[in-house]
Amino acid sequence: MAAALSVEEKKKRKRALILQAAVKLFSENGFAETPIAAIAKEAGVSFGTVFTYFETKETLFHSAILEPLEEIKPYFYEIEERYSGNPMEIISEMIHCHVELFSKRKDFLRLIQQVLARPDRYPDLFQELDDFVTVFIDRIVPLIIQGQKRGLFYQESPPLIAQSYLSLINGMRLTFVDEYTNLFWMDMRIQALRLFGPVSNGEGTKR
Amino acid sequence: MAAALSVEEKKKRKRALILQAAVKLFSENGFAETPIAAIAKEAGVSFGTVFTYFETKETLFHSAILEPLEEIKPYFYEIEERYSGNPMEIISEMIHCHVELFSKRKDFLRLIQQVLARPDRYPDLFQELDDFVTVFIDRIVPLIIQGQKRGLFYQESPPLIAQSYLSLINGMRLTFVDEYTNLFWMDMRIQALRLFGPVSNGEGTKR
Amino acid sequence: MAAALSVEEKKKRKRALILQAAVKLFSENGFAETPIAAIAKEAGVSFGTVFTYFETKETLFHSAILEPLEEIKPYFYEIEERYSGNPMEIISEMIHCHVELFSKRKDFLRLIQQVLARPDRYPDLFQELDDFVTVFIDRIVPLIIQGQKRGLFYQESPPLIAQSYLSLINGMRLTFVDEYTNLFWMDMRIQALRLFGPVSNGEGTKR
Amino acid sequence: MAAALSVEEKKKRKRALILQAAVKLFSENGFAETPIAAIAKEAGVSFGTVFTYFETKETLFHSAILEPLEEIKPYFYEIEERYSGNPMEIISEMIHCHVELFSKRKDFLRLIQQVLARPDRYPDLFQELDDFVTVFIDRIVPLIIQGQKRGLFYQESPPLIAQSYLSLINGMRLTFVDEYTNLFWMDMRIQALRLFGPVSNGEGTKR
DNA sequence: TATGAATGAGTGTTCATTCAT
DNA sequence: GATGAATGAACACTCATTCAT
Repeated sequence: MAAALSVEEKKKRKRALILQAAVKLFSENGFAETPIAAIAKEAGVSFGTVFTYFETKETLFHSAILEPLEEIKPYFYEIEERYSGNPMEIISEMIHCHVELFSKRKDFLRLIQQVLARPDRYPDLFQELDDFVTVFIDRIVPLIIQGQKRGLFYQESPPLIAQSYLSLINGMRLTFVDEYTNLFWMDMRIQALRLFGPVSNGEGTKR
Repeated sequence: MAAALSVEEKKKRKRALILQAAVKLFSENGFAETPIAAIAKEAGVSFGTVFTYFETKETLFHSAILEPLEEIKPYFYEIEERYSGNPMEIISEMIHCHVELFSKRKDFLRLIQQVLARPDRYPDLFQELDDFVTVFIDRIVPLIIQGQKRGLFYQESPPLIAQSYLSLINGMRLTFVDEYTNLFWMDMRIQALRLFGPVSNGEGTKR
Repeated sequence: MAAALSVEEKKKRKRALILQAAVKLFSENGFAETPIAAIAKEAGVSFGTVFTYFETKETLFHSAILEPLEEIKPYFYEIEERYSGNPMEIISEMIHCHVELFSKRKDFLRLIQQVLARPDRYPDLFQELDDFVTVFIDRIVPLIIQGQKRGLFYQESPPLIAQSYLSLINGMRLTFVDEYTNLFWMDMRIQALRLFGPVSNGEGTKR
Repeated sequence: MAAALSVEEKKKRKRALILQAAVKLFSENGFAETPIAAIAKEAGVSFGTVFTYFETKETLFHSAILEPLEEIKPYFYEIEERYSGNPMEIISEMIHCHVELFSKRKDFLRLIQQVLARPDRYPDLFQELDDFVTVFIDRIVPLIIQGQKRGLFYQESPPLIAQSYLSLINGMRLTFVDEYTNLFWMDMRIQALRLFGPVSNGEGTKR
């Protein structure tokens, strides 16, 4: 009874295949060292087809960054909607979620790092990521202030706390490439939590 | 009294010029998007001369990574020799020194990140950096244990603490590209310190 | 009363639209630098439709040359049928007609020139144009001879006179691209006439 | 005793070889349909070498037009310096010289025609050619006026006469591609002369 | 018949490496 | 040792043609 895929759906699927291949290969080999031909091969489409869906290699790179970025935004933007409990618990849940996200999206993280490492090369993309950081900070600062008022968090500048957190999770993917045992990531979460406030024993791991 | 430079010294100087240009341009443009011709121009030497000093582009990249790495190794390896006080004070001084180092060697840091982001592309270099991390951890773990015994540091796995620290300083350069006011970096140091143990008010900033 | 167009007529109309677009774009951009897609767009039909009416790009180019050529043939072939008076008057009328034709069919002329400029590239089309020239000469030579007998034309080889005339009108379109005021073309006609025989004052402009 | 060619001379020679090949192939095949590889082959140099001497294909095309144009300029600009006699004789000599030039530079002429046929595609080159025409007219107009005063030339607008002449010689190369017997060109010269003024029998052929 | 997605051959350009001077 | 011309492999992008719908 499975209805035949509509033409429109087939096209979407093909586009997604190419984008997926692009994310994989760009992240592994970098923008400049990834030939379009390799992406086509990985996606199982012909060379020319890539250009049917993406005007230029640059466009494809942009899409490979921005579309997954959209997907992860909710996990950074909708903090109080998504996570529950007192501020410390909310942050703890958030970290849990982010670490899981990042441990699973190795390839996408690497793409991000390529852009961050060369702002002049990718000004538009860099701007997008910068905006992403700005919005995240805007959203999390009230929560940090709330936690500070309750004596749960350090009396540090809230944006600084937020940025140190971003630095840590960003740097994690760089430093530990393949050795992510569950245990490792779980413990890392405690360290992340410590950038916000004092952690009583075992607190970071309760979920 | 300034004697004319010996031939040997002239050669060293030329080599250094090229290497310096390579660090600058590789870090700005990446390996693949930096033509040897651009490096020659930046260094003020002729195109062919680059190949007199470095067999291939790859070799030049290796040297651009490894030679500065040697220079910064002491600041990571000779912890107890360099820094003084109780474990917390030692770590605090070390962080101070590292942050200063990293805030000054923007270009070199970016090179490192390029290698870390693509272990399969640069296996030898990645290995070197991995060894660097391993040695740093080996050197700092006893100090952390000591601090834990004295109740200054968290009872967390010492290598984990070390790695979280590395992640943070690595990620810092990625996240905040140009906005490093002194204040910012100073405050960041407190956050770094919080990965090791509880920080009494103002502790991270006393030097 | 206007009956709906028959299917047959619709097809003809579509074919004509494509051909018209082809003449325009081929003449502006040359054969090689005109994509079929551009022709489709200009004609307001879909890309694939072009291939429904013309087997290949080459075929379309042939048609874009040959079909308008058929249209102008009468003005070159049916000299004595079309124009009246003594030989000088006939030639004068003919020139008038040709110049008007050429000043209006800028695009078609350019197509012709593309073929003439590259006989080896377009052997078939070149042959057609060469035949056209041959027939024109065959048709006009008797008239020239007649004019020579009457002392109206120079005692030059009649084919040479004919060819010099063709050269002049062909070259005109090349040399003066946009500046064809009526006056200019009118005066040019006198110069054309002078290739045939002496022109009394104002003779070329009397119609 | 033939001294070895200096490096500088060798380079000039190689550049000339490439340019010559470019003129030949561009004129035969058009800009778009001439691959650089073909030019390299024709010139007997490697593919990459072409780019050592000419930055882009477009540049090479420009040079292929403009450098020969410089060579022929004197024959159009230095009219009274180069040719002697009364105005009619000067023009006659000039025509002789131009026809000879054009009959020998078939390839270059075709290049010119490519540019004239597509002013929008080659605006810079077209401008150059337009300037060339303008200067030629400026130079020849006084001579025409002089001839008119002496009753040798028609009382036609001098620039018009000049332009009709240019049209004729331009069109000649288009119309008669390969059939230039000496006789043909010689007779054509008389026809050209007739655009200026009445020609007494055999006048055009006396040199 | 009309459409436009799929294909892959073709080509301008870049650039690391070699090597003659 | 220093130079920069010569080389050709590699790659992004275009586009005529095919063909499934």
